[in-house]
Amino acid sequence: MPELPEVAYQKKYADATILHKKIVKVETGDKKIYQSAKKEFEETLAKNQITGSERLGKYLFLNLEKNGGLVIHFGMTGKLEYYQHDEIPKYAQLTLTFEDNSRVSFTCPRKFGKLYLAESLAEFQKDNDLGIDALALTKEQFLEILDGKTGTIKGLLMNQKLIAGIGNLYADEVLFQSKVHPTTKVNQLSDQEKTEIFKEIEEVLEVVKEARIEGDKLPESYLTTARKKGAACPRNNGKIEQIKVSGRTTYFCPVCQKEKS
DNA sequence: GCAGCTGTTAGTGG
DNA sequence: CCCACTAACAGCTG
Repeated sequence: MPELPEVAYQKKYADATILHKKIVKVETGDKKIYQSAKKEFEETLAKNQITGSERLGKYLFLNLEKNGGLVIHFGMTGKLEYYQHDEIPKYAQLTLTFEDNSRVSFTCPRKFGKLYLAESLAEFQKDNDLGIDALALTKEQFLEILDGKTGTIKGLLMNQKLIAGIGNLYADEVLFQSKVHPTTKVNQLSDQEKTEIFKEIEEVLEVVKEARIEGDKLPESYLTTARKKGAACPRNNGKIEQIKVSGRTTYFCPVCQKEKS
């Protein structure tokens, strides 16, 4: 469930299901998910209630009536499941039972997710050295982040300490839409390319976020729909190639996204 | 059976 | 310090 658009969907799901309900029971799972003692989570959550939510990058902050909030990172496979029955879902790592007998579970099969307690999202951001949310980023901030960097543009886009919210899939999408090759060094980008990438960060994330929330498919002009080696480029220009960049499998169209010499 | 995967982190090395 | 790469985590899918 992981990049910004999917977390935005989880936020909407949480807002629609679990706000303003008194927590009467807390059940915790594997210790490795919990970034402080499970006992602290139990004590903080019991008899408390979630009063609102905020998102930063790939993190969801559930604001509690008392004692700060619960922060969720979804890893690769985490999600929230709200239900009215007694059967706790497989892979539940945290289950809250509310006064009306409904429940929410944070499920996470691969256990790459993480749960934290924090005073506020701003404090969490600071403590964890997280960058600016990709959808809150201004062009000035973006240009400042690019300034002086020597690595690949794809590596930069995925660096959560610089910009929070973009992962492997949508980094590729932003670069495909911007017609920039993923291994292009940041200091080789023209001003025009920088402007284009900035615009596409917002465009791609908004489009995908809306699609996720509405349950719609992504536009056919998106690389994400053709993310496979040898697939036809969505602009019909070439065949999609697969390489490794910053340690991650990367798809791009060699015709649309020319490598700089 | 095996590789690969929307994420992060520790370790290595340039 | 910056950056790239690898392995590891754990379960499912093709």
